[in-house]
Amino acid sequence: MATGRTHRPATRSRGIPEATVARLPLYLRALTALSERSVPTVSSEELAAAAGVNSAKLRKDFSYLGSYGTRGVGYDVEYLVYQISRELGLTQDWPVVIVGIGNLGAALANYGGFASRGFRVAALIDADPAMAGKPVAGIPVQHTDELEKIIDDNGVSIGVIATPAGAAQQVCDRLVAAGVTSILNFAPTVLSVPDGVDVRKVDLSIELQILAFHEQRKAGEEAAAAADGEVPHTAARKQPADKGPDGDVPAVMPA
Amino acid sequence: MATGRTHRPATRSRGIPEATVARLPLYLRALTALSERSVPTVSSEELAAAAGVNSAKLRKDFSYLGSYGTRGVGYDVEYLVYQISRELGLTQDWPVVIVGIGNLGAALANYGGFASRGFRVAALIDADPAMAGKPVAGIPVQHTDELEKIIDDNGVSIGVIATPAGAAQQVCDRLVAAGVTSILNFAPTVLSVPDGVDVRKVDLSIELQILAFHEQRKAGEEAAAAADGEVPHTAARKQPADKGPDGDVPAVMPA
DNA sequence: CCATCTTTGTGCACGCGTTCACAAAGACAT
DNA sequence: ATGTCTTTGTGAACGCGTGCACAAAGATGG
Repeated sequence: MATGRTHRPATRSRGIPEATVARLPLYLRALTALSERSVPTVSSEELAAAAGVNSAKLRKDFSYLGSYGTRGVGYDVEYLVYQISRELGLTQDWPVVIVGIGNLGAALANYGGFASRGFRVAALIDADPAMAGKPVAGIPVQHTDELEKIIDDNGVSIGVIATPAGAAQQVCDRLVAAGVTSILNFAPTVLSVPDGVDVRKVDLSIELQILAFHEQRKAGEEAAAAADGEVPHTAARKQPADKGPDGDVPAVMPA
Repeated sequence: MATGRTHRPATRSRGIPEATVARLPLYLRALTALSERSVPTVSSEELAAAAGVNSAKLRKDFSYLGSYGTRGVGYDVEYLVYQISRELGLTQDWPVVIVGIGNLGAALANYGGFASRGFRVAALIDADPAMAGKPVAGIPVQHTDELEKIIDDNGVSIGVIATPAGAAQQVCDRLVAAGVTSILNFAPTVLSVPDGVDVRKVDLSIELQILAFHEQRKAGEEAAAAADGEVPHTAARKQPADKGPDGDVPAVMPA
């Protein structure tokens, strides 16, 4: 529909780099903690440590927002909290719907991190008629039939999908058709959406698999180090169900 | 103490680029779906579409694993499933502990995506004595006191933290001390871990904030497009004190 | 066996993100 | 006012990831 501006041409000339945007919430969290402790100012070094990033990176990130620091002193905590909040759009109210109230959906509904920022759970939606009316996190669950009406009545533009994988695309299509333009997807599926709609994906299984890869690599290096004339460390656990990376399990060879 | 920078020495050795590793689970999922439909071979174009990536990127990713394709034909689905599984370390058994059995922890325990890959929930751990013994997802919850023993008895090297933010670092320290070397963190905190320990973070609030940023940007452009016949060059930047999306508290100016 | 057609594997160029290193800018003491 | 000291803001270099475009490789048909 709209001109191509999904994620490809992200860094527009006056735009903030995508990588920086992804870190702003991190800084905001660290700053909020400082604010609650009534710390008036903070240096890039201190704040970077609190946010778990490099100080040079932090300064460059902030430089995209403007010159909000004072040389020789640092950054005014309250002022920076406000500037980042505004930049992220958190000074306004964002009604959000959560679709799929299973274990995960319920956890999301109960998650306090939403309300503390500008997000407000406008409605919980589930396809199971037995769930309808049942309160979760103090909000009554509504049936999927009401989806379009809910989106429209509340002016919802952000939707969270926590349904099984099989239902995700269909739910996504309905959300988009009803006017939602940003989707946070927890279902393990690739969603296809029209241009102009943003999708972010959170996949628990994928994260674990990435960890497993590194874990295996660590075990391999450890084994290599041990074979290098070194006594196996006591903590060297790991069921050696198969060999190293060159495991000889044949599996199915292609013809 | 290495804060978040646990990935620096990665991609060395015979390394697969980190970006590629992050996509392998995606390919694996698409391939598994094809396998269940008994599709024998698949081209890079088809598979890329199913995984939601560019076909050139997919081919380059696979080239790091080896030459597993057949020119003019494509890739053997079963063979590729095995190769990627092996590369990710999913051919072995990964016992996992989940610490913090609140809403989210319970959702994770019930999540089927774990068991389907090589992951096995070895134990659920919670600090609340009232939870002890209570079964969640068919697994009895154990008290935090047992943490070290559980890790050791089961040879656990991957831990999932789903506790409140305040308890996360302490739990993390105990996990690491007990021998865990990979951590998936759902608590909204920056964990500091020693070198050699991998941490991946999943933060629901941050994802929403990133969406909000783009949503605000879209709204701004939309407004600018609507007022296309007016002031030429004012809409490019954020409206600082005008009728912008916020237009509220001016906040404190730094001295 | 040769010609043609399909699809892989990759060399290359480009752009984004990260990091270094330092000049500019302001605070503060004298 | 002036010098010193601290910390920001940024120019520049570098490395990684991405996408293009094409040659190499194998299948397939005559």
